[in-house]
Amino acid sequence: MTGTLIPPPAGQDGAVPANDRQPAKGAAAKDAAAKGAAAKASAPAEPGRRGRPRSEEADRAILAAATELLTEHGLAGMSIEEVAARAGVGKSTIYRRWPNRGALALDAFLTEFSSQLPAPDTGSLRSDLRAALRAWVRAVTKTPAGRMLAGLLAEAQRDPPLGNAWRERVMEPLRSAHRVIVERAIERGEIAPGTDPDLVLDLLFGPAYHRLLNRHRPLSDNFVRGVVDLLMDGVTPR
Amino acid sequence: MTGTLIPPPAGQDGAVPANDRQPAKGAAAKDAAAKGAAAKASAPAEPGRRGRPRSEEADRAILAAATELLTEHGLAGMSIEEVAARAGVGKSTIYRRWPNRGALALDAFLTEFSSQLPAPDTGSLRSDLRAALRAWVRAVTKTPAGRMLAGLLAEAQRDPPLGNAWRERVMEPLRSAHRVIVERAIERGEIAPGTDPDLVLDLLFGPAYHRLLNRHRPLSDNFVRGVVDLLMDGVTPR
Amino acid sequence: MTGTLIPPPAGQDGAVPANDRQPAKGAAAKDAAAKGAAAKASAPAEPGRRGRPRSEEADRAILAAATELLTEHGLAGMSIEEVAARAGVGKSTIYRRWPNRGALALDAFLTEFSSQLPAPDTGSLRSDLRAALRAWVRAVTKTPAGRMLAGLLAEAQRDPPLGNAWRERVMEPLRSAHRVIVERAIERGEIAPGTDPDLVLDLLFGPAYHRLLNRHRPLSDNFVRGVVDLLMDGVTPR
Amino acid sequence: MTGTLIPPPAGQDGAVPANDRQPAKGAAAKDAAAKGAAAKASAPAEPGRRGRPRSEEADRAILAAATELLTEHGLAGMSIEEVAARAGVGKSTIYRRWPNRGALALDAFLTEFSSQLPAPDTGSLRSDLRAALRAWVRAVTKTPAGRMLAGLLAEAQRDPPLGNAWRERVMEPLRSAHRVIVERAIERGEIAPGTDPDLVLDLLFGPAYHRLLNRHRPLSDNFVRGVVDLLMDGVTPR
DNA sequence: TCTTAACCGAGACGGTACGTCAAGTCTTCCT
DNA sequence: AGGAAGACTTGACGTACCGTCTCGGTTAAGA
Repeated sequence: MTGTLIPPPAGQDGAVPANDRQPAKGAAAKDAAAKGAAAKASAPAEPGRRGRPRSEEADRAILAAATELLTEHGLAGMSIEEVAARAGVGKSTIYRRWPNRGALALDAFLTEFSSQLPAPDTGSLRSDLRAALRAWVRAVTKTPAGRMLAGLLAEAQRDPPLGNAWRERVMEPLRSAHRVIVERAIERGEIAPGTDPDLVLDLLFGPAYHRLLNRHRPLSDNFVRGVVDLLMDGVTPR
Repeated sequence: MTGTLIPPPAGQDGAVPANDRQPAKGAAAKDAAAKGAAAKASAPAEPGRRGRPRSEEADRAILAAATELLTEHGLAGMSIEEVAARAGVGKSTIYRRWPNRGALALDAFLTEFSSQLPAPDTGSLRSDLRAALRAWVRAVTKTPAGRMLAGLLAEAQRDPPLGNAWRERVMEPLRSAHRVIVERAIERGEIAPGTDPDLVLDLLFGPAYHRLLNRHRPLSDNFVRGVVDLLMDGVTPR
Repeated sequence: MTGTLIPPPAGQDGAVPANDRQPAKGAAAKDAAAKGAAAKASAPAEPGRRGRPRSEEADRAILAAATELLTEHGLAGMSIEEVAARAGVGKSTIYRRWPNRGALALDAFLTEFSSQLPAPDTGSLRSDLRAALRAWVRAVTKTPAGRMLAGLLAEAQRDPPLGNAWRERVMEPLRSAHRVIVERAIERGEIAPGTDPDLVLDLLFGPAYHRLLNRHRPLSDNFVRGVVDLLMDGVTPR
Repeated sequence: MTGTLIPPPAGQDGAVPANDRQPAKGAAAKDAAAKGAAAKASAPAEPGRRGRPRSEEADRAILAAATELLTEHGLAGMSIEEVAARAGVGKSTIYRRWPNRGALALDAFLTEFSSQLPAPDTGSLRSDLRAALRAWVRAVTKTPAGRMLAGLLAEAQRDPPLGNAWRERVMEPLRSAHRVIVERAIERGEIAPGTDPDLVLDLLFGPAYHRLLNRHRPLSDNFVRGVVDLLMDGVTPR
């Protein structure tokens, strides 16, 4: 299956533009800011909305330009100024939709990354883990998502609201989807009932993030197999 | 134990100021830049050193100010301008020593982080791993090193020369020091001879970096124990 | 009389801000730079002007601050940084309007100096010359214009585009206005038809600039009379 | 004849290095500074001078480099740093001899300009004036002295001590030398006894400086003749 | 012959200002 | 009322020189 990774920010358009209809101002908005598309009118018609509707064309152009720049030069090279120029859009059109660089980058990333990550159900823990990790590795090595992820995780270190958004909109959904793999294994009696699924997931994905960010070793297929086997059996010979 | 983590950038002066004696100019220098004190006269006396010597006082003041700012506001808040002001030093005095923010931050981090990480030798793999991971967790949670590490790893994503320096001056020395733990266990026959030490280290530290950067779960003592036990025995009940 | 000394940089707005609407970039712009407001849309309405218009308030504040500093500390003391601070304006707001210090100083000078210099028409060459020189002397000794002029002429020596701008926007208009004095005298038959008006002007103003810059003697009323009489009658007794 | 224009700063070495033996310090020295070589021991042996004597080779190299740079890029481009580099000399070697850029430039100029200007004595005022002006024009148009003079006069506007030095060491000697031309003419009864020599000199050289600095017209031979004739006879036909 | 004082080159020092860039906000006219 | 444009303030960047200050090393004169 293909559980859409991210809880779509509300209604119709799959996670993407954080169309926050945000008259947010000043410092107060700052923290709520990077949250992105948390709330959105669920009604498709959106009744009492006056004035010129937002251009979906602009949405697309902005996200495309952002993804492009993010991939080419990393998040550092994705200046709002350049995004606006490439998208043929005014800067305020961007700021009307996203509160800051980070939020835009996050949405661009999600657009690319979402729904690439199945939560497989093969019947055995070992192959479920292998499939999950392999899918992640493929996504970050074969698509622009890898560079974007690294840059975004970096930015999240310095931008607390973005950090929150990252956890809520990327990490948590992703972990929830994966957690069921472990829970199913417990239900099946494959592993001990007391096993902490979070810990298992950390040992599964932690090494992968580690190699992605530090580049000390490649994210090869061998790596995937090695991690899963070690995690299943431990280093101690049995 | 106590192996100074970082190969001191040349001979005598303990890892710290990347006193590269760098008349580096132009594009060629750009990449070699963040390398830090890779090369240095091997002669211990450094005979023909002309001109006024660099002030060690300034070295200290700069690194102290950098560490302070790095801890307070993260790497983003560590502007060279502010470092200079706090250290009571001209900007050029900083740029004479380090080619850019990242390189300075890296040295400030190493000053703080070095020699905090012993490579323990208790006789058993399990307790060696536990000690190593616990030391790391302690360093990043109880000292400024944690925030510095996160910020630096972030910056390394966008600044390739800094990335190289990070790998060469932080990751590699650290991993080398830890690799011997696994190798000793193999020698002792505690674990299978074919075991890949790098993979073991990734499963040991990967989860820790993962939690440090994503903050999805705390870096508790329980975590340390859990990781090591899982790594030793695997999830599959035996 | 009263002919506004300087050809107003385009049409409506009296010589002052070199609102070059300059998206000038790169080396090519370098020379055209200090020209000031040479070209400007000739249409009075300037129909398709998009984006936020430049703040006239900022124009005024910048020129006022520049004039102030120029007068207080000479051109050397007029740093862009300080002008920006005094005018309560960002540096880029200045650089958007003027390409460099010199150009700004030139405009500040013109704002002060313009329309202070009538081209008198009294009916006799001697008294016309006397009036013209006296007006100049008064302007440079009684107003800030003197210090500004000296500093600007100095800067023009080292900054070729500024030199060009100086000639085009200050010297030529001024000389043209004064040349008619001599031409009228020729028409009246007061002096020989072959007389070179430029030479006459050089003998009239040259000594004045000389004293302004070298300060070897004062720019007194006696001086004015002396120069004019000598120029009219020569040293040889008749 | 060839009256050495400048009162040689003391003894043996023709105006050149301002060997001020200056342990000058602090603000008090500031004004006396640019004065250059005012005092110097007249005794050739200089008895009680201990320590290594100053290198005359350095003197020469510095002045040569300064002249070169002054000519090439104007005074703005003559940075002490570059002079030191070209002369193969330490910066302090320069600062030991001259208190600042201006003073060095002044000496470099004098080295070039001195003794180029005869104070002719042909027996007639008209031809004396013509010879004097022609010599000046030749010096500033055919040798580097012109660019140096302009740059120096410029710098003197912003650097008061340099301004003083300029007047004392360049203008006054030059004017004194020329004043005798006028005084001789008065003695000869060629012109009226009440004639102010300074005014005459201003009308002679003022136009020349004017054209040198403003470049509005060339400093041609015609110009020389025109100025002298106008000065002799006036504009009014007789 | 040995001090000792002043020089020498090199180059680091604390500063100031430069001109550039991008951030996020504000203001205009147009659709 | 949204959109494109382009102004605005702010703040840091990395560079270039300033004039001063050490360094280790000459180079004489005086003891």
